[in-house]
Amino acid sequence: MTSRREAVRDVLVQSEGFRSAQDIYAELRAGGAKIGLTTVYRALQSLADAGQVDVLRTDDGESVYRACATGTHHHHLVCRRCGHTVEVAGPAVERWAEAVGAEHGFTSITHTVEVFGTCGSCASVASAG
Amino acid sequence: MTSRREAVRDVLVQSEGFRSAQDIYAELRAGGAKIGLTTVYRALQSLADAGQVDVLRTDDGESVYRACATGTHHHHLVCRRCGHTVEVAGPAVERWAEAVGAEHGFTSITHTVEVFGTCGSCASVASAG
DNA sequence: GGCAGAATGAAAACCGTTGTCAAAACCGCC
DNA sequence: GGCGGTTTTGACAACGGTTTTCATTCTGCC
Ligand SMILES: [Mn+2]
Ligand SMILES: [Mn+2]
Ligand SMILES: [Zn+2]
Ligand SMILES: [Zn+2]
Repeated sequence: MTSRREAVRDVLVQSEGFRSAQDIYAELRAGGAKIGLTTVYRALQSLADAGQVDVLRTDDGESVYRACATGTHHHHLVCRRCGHTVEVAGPAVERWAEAVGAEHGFTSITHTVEVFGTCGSCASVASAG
Repeated sequence: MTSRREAVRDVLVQSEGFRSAQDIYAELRAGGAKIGLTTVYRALQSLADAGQVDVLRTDDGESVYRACATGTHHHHLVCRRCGHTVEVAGPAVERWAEAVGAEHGFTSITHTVEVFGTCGSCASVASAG
């Protein structure tokens, strides 16, 4: 684990939600770190390969990364306003995916599941404003 | 509905699975149609806006489109080998998404769910070969 | 035919990401 | 401390899917 890689991971660990490579790069540079964008991308890739961060793609095609607390299979509930993210487990949805695949003769089933919404604090800010 | 837009939609209607813009463009050109890539993109965008086609993003960042039979909310079971796609409804997963959101104080819940696997015919081809 | 507005498409711009490659940092060894 | 080698780094260029631009063509209407 090199120092740059560690710096990238630290940003993610201290982040509440998903962050983009460019976002992380900007934060590191703003904090005085000497690091290149290419290195941020490489660090994220190796962290993702090692299973230490989760990746997902936003609607506009940007990859975003998060250091999740759980190493086990889980999904995300993401506030579409502030990005606040909670990790959720879902035995029900796991079973459903397997069942629906089997029902149509599919094997080696995998799935992607993400849930979006407005979190409690964003909702109260909106109603107060 | 202009003739180009109709041509684009026709390709999708006769397709089994999701297709990319460039893919559709290539097929139309191969069939002798006089159409530009820009127009294919525009047609797909307006069809998507009108809710006549579903869009999803592949892992490598390409947008792919499909003219689904159902106008109502559904998800997809996609063969990762041949692209064969079946539309699946899932009351269980709908309820789960709502519940998990509410449980954490989130409102205006939406979700994305896609299931991938190897379809029956691809599995038999693989085992025969 | 003549006209206004919409549609079209070739080419350029855009943007996140990846490849290139020379310089810098690191490491074990003497 | 000095020396070879390996690895890491980052400025820059290239890539690929998508969008924007803008001049031309088509369309419906009189
Ligand atoms: Mn799951
Ligand atoms: Mn659903
Ligand atoms: Zn929020
Ligand atoms: Zn298949």
